[in-house]
This record gives sequence, C-alpha cells and structure tokens, in this order.
Amino acid sequence: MGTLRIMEDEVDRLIEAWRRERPDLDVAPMEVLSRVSRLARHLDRARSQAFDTHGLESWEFDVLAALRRAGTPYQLSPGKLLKETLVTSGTMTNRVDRLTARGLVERLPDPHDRRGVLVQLTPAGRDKVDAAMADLLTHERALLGGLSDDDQQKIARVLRELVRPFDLEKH
Amino acid sequence: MGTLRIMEDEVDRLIEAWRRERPDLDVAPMEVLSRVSRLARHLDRARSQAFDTHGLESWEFDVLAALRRAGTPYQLSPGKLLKETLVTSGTMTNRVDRLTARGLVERLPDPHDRRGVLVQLTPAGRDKVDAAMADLLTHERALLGGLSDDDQQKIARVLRELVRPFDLEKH
DNA sequence: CATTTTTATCTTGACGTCGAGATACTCTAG
DNA sequence: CTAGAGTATCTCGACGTCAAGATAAAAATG
Repeated sequence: MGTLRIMEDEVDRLIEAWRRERPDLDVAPMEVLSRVSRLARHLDRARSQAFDTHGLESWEFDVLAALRRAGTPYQLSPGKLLKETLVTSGTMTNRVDRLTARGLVERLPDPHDRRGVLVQLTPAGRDKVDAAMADLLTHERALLGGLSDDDQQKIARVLRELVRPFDLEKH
Repeated sequence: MGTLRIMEDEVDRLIEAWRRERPDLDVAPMEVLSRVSRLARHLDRARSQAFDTHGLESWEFDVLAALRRAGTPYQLSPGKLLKETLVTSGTMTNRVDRLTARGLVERLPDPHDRRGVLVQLTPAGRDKVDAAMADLLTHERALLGGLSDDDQQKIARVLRELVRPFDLEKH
C-alpha cells in the first residue's frame, strides 16, 4: 500500500521554509492559524467579486447587511452600526454619507434623542442587500462544495471554540 | 441525561438574525466561513499586539519575515517581495523606504540586472524578526491552547482543502 | 435648577494602500 | 545590430480608514 499523498498548499511552503531556517522553533500553530488568515484574505476577494455583480462594494454590503439583519423598520443608529461592523465613527460617517448619496440608506432624526440619528434602509437598499446576500451564499456554498456536512459541522465547532475567547474579552 | 450545552459566539447571533429575517435562505456556509473571517480579524489584532513588544508593525514583520525565510544572505527583489506579501509595487516601494530609514533592511543594486534591486536584511533587521517570530508563535500557541493535537491536525487538513483552490488558480 | 459627566455624532488631518503611468533596462526576432 | 516587446522598479494622485478632537444634547449629581 502506498502513502496517502496529501497535496501541498502555500502554507506548507511557508512552514517548510521556517522549519529550514529556524529548526529551533515549533511552528505547528501556523498549520492552523496561517491558513485561517490566508483563507480569510481569499474570501475577501471572492466576496468582492460576488458583490461586483450587484454594483456593491464589500463595505457597502457590511453596512446594509447590518441594517437588514435588524429587521423592520431596518433602522440602526450610527453607534450600533459601528459596533456591528467594527469600524470607527469617522469611517461610519463617511460610509453613511456615501450610501445616502447612492440612495441606499437615509438619515432620520432619532425621535427620542435629539443628539441621535437613525440610519434606515431604503427600499432600493433592501433589494440590493437581499439580492447580494443570496448571491454571496451561493458562492460560499460552492467554496465549501468539497466538504462533507460532517466535516463542516466539525470545523464550525472548532472555529467557534477558537473565536469565543475574543468575543468574550471585549467590553 | 441533559443536553450538551454549546456556548454561543457572535456568529451564532449573526446567523440567528439572518434565519429570522430570511428564512428562505440556507445560511449554513456562514457557520464556517464567517467564523474564518472573524477569527482572522481577531488574529490580526493579536499579531499587532505581539509585535508591539518589539516595536514592529505587522506590515514590517511581513516584509522582514519574507526576507528571513529566504535564508542567507536574506536578499529578495522587490518583485519577489510583493508576491510573497500580496501587496502592490507602489506599496512595496514605500515599505522598503521606511524599513531602510529604520535600518532594518538595505537596498543593493542587483549585480545581474541593472534594472533590478535587491532588498537585504540588516543584522538588526534579522535580530528583530527572529525575536518577533518566536514571540508570535508563543502567542499563537496560547490561542490554540484549548485544542487537542488531533483537532489541530484535523482542522489544518480541512483548511488546506479549502485554501488550495485559491492557491492553484493563481499561476 | 446649575454644574459636571457621559453619550452620540461629526470634522479633520495624517497615513498606508492602490493602480495607472513613467522610466530604465533586458530580451527576442528578424 | 536594431526595433519592439517584455520586465523591474519607482512616482504620484485618489481614496478609505483611523484617531483625536469638536460640538451638541442627555443624564447624573448635589
């Protein structure tokens, strides 16, 4: 019986180089974490491509999706939005400005707090984000195509364990 | 016997919201891919923190590490460097400028091609990247702490399968 | 009530990246 | 040998983000 040939990827190349140069280090963590980082980068690009079809940028989708998830009437304050999307307030002001210019959201005064503003999805914005989301999921399903349902569940469980410490530590 | 309680993370929250708002969509891919993206973002921040100790920025480490991996005499052309670090040429020029100003690399003329330049690690640059790499791995090991070796190998194998299509598609 | 602290959003300037174009040199074909 | 194509690097203007600070309103304190 022959050895099972496992195909290499870029991270294998990376790790091999480090092992050669620094045999004193235990580079095992890279097997998991470097792959997570690289996969995420690839996913970002794939996402951008999927959104191109809809004339949307990734950052636009992020904002619209947060509003869409909030449910009717699809309103969220800028403060809530920046917590959801993990950007700073200056960035969010800029994003809402541009989305408003494109007619995908609008700014309303918060009736309960005169400092506040509510950002609301327009019907056009809702249509766009709904179409983009469906498309995104189709693409993502394709990327996972090779994986059995069982593998997907296993990896999801492990990833949840890895992410949780980060989700807990904040605020 | 009671139900095994699986703790929730932010992605569970996200998925739940989408299921509520769009029960027509199959959002299963998010279980894996959203977690990969979020984990990667957290890892970036953890990396930055680990490098802070050494007075290094993440982008600086990326360049120095590529040179370090190349082995003696720690030289790489800007072209090779930008393939390794996945940035554009304008960005690499800027990065090399700043690393040169910090005394961590130097620019040498390529003896075989007068258009070319070789970027070389200085001794100070090598010391910095070696220390930072050791530290980074220590931190990463801690992040993986909870995972059994078996789980680590399993997830690494699955991640490799997910990344490989991307690694292949680019010539 | 008046004062202070906190909260919510926007403004601004600095910075890093991108990407198109410029420049200089090398390689290939005839 | 020369013209044209290809390659390596740098230049530069546009853009998005960040982070500190400004402004305004609300909440807490006495």
